[in-house]
Amino acid sequence: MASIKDVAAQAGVSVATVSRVLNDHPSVSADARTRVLAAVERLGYRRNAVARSLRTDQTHTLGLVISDVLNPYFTELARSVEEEARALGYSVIIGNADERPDLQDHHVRNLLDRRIDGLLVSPTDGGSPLMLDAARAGTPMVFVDRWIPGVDVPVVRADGQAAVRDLVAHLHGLGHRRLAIIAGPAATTTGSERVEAFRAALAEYGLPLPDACIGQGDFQADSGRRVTEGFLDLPRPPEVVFAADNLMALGALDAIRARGLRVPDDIALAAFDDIPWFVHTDPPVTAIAQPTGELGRAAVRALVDRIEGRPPQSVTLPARLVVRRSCGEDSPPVQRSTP
Amino acid sequence: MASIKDVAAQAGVSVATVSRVLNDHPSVSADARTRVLAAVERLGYRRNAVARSLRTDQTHTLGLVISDVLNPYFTELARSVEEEARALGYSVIIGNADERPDLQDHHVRNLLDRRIDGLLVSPTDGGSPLMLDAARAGTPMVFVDRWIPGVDVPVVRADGQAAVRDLVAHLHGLGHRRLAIIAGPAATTTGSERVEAFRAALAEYGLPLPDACIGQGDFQADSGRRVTEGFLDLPRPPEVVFAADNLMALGALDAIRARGLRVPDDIALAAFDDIPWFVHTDPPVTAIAQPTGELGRAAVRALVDRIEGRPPQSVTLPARLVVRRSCGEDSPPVQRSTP
DNA sequence: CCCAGCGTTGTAATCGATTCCACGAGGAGG
DNA sequence: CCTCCTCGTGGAATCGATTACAACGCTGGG
Repeated sequence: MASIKDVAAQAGVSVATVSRVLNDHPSVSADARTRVLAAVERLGYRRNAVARSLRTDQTHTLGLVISDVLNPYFTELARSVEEEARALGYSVIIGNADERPDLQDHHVRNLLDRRIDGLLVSPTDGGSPLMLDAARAGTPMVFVDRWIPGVDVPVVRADGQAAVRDLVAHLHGLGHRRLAIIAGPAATTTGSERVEAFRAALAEYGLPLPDACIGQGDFQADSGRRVTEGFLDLPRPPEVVFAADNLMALGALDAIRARGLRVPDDIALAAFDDIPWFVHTDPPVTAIAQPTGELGRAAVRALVDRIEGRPPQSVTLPARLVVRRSCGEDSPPVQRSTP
Repeated sequence: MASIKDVAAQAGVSVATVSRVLNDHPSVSADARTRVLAAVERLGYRRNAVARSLRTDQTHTLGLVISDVLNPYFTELARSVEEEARALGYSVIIGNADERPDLQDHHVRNLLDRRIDGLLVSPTDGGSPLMLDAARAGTPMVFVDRWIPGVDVPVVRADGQAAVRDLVAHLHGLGHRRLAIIAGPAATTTGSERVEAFRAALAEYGLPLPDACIGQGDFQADSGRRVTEGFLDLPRPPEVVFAADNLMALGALDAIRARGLRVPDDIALAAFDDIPWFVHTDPPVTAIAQPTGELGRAAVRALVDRIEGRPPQSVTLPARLVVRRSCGEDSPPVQRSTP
């Protein structure tokens, strides 16, 4: 592949001049510029980003480490991140941690070795020494969706409290009293926050959240299935299962169907994270929707601000409840006088 | 960040020796090795992949340009690609073309500039000059899922012919005679192949495929919706709609539901590409499943073979039909004597 | 005792860019 | 006409690694 030297030779100028043309530095004569451009064209020259990065110490690349690409929520996040980054002149390298701390570490290490300009992370756990060191050492970093308390890094996330309260109000209005939750890993903020928001909302209605009604999941479909089976085996199974993410809701749906039970007649279901497929499941699933695209874009903007020397800002956007049919018919409350 | 020079100074040796330790070259004394390793540890030194790539002319990175990350099929493909690549010591940079040739070109250009070792592409169109030039210039390349005829590049893909024949047999057995297809872009191989396979299978049963029953989609949900509306507006709407990918099936489902029609009673639906959600849609969708994971892994192996100087092999794996309820009840044919 | 050969090490060239510095030409001003 | 400045340009250092080559000390065989 042609290098800058070849171009210089072709154009009859020095490499310095070629470089200046390429970076449109003002002090180049029109004549030289034309000759260089012609040579570039003729040779099909393309700038070697590797060499350029070595010299300038910037890669114009962002790293994005997400917990699970197969989760449509994160896929959409990744997509919006790439879109905004591209608009700002950056590329994105995605690392999929698959909810495994060791894989997350592998990707962080790899991205750091590649000298990415900044890191966007949705941490799978409390943070490995590697990641904390990087943050402390000044690697531009922004947490998105999930974060690690006590680390001085901007956070871009959705606040689900109000939406969870709306959900509980909806469920209470439908007459449900025994509610259960499939929680995410306690090591993640989204894992614990959603349980807390749920507990708080229940308390407002004087409803308890006994330990038996808190199932420990790991944000993967299988765990949703397993936990739901546990709920159904209870002497008095809950009337509602609230899954802390969409994959666990999928697992719950599997488990419920496997028992031959029906949603919402036998048991109601709701999920955190709305996705297009929820419109077409049987029945359509009531969910809490995050402003995913806006989250991704805001995260990139914060990170790029940090990289380019502007003060980055944490952002919190509200999530909102989307009512469908999986928790009971949406008929006016008056109608359902007799349960 | 500490460089190899800092390590050399710390350890009291030359940079050459440090480099030799790092690449475990045999001729280094045990003593020197220990001192270097200690210095590496103490300084928290990490090899600069950028500098290393410049010198060695390899990045140990694969580029993957896919047509649409939001399509669960491609998400899964991307995941398996990354997994296999990691196992083989490579990282992957994903470029999402969003079914747009210009974006596809942007990513190919970007990846080439980064001097990736090889390119995995699922082309959105017939191939831009840029991509064809790269292939001709000897950039290691492998097509996955979709391919471009006439280019000398290995292809890893699924063959859906048999599965489509099985599908048509299934539909015919259920009594359906007027079948329609939502096709993908004719510029893509998967777009045209699936229509041809469908047409050929119909011919075996003496069924026609009139132009009115071929809707032109673009593999996106919206087009599925639009085309389906067109079908439903026909004087005699088809009895079955076969969507050439899962997103268009989602769109079709939307359109059907919007008309207040029911699947499969009013109209049957089938899709190419199976995804976990199809189990839980209303009704569960009959689909043709590709061995996605195996496809991704085989593609990476072929590409790495090519990169490392071994002869790469094209691979074709069979797809298979997964019958669910969206085309009609699976009851024994005898039962449905009266339509 | 000398020298060939081995193992270990350092010096320096190199990869492909960017950029500081110096230099020459040419125009403006005194 | 001389000086000073600006503009355009090239030479060369530099980024952080890898690696060819040369040199060193030591051992053992002749």
